[in-house]
Amino acid sequence: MSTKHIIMSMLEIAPMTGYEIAQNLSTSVVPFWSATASQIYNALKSMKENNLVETENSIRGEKMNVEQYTLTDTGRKELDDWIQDDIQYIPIREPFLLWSSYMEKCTLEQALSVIDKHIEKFEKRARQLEEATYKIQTNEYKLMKMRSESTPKEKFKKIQMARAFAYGEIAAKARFEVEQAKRIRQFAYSFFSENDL
Amino acid sequence: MSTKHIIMSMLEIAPMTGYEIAQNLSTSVVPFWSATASQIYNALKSMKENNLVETENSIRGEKMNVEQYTLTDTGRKELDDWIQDDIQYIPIREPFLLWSSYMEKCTLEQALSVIDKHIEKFEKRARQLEEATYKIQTNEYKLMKMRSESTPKEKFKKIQMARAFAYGEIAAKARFEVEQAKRIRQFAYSFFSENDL
DNA sequence: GATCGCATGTAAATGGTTACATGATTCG
DNA sequence: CGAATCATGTAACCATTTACATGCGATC
Repeated sequence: MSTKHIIMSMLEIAPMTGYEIAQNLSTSVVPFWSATASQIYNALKSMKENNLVETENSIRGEKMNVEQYTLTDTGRKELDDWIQDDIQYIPIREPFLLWSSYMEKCTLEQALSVIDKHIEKFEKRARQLEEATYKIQTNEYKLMKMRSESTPKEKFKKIQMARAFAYGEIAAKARFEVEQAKRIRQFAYSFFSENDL
Repeated sequence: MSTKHIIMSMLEIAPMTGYEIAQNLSTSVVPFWSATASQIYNALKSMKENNLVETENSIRGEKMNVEQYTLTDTGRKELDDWIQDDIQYIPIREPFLLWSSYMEKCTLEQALSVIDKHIEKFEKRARQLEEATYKIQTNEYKLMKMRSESTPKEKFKKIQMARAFAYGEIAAKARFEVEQAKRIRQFAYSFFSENDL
């Protein structure tokens, strides 16, 4: 399970609250793994029990309680070990291609509606990721800027290289998804025009 | 959740036992959704409670009990409705690219080991899918042959077209994964040679 | 003072994995 | 007769989703 590890990788950058982790995972583009807020709070709870993170309570404003989470040495080690382990692949789940393989069950209009929503979704994702890749390279990206403050210059450069490359590749994957959906769109036209109309 | 729907789509072809469904999902290439045997038996149980499938008990050999599952009309309708619904996307999970973005945490040797395993895995998948695509077109593919026996000729041709196209596209996706991993392999070399050696 | 965003959680239900358990049939 | 494969399931656990619940802080 990588939800814990992606949380650890956030806390490696800087101590954060659960809310900030959730924000960085949803609104900023951290595009390799998603998690909901309640999932994060639950994970943090169990990580605290396993001594992977520590909390520090502080007050924001008058009386608003804020829990700040810090990665422990155990947590840091766990994170390093995880990178050196074999990758745990997840079960194959291709909802869009699964749908497309049953195209004979719907009409052209229904098909185009589904396909166009798909294109829009991944077009947007691709654009965001391409922008994020650029921002990492030019050091405008929020999380990378935070990291640059807590990391020696030489090491930071390496991290920046690795991240920028990975973001470029995940952007390429989103692009592929868009191109694929466009091919499927073309196919739908020929599929429904043959002897149906 | 699509696990139930992929089971229904199997039963649409022909009545089957839980074991046969599991086999068709794992050994034959049904590459859009995966499920374990126990997941399938559990799903079938709840589908029976919801009247989506019916069972018929029979004896194989001397005393071996076999449960054969058949899709009910309710189940058939549920399957058709599902295709016409919006796609339920699953959470983003990119374990390989996630790993690659933390490349600075390992050595070149470790990186190559992970990358080469990835390439092998998806190379194999791509080859299988390319072969399956061909077999669907030439009507050598087991599940399609079964279907051709229970479906009117015109309708079968349409189904064959849709499946062959979708299989071709999922093969293309596996190919993309291989090409991407090769780029990451290249990157790893340059990443670790720069001022490290 | 109302609304929106910050902040933290719990509870119930569902979905999925891993391990266990059992027994029959087929084929070499 | 032993091994592989056919066949069906349960139990415990873990992961995830959805819905609920609460209250502070900033700003208009």
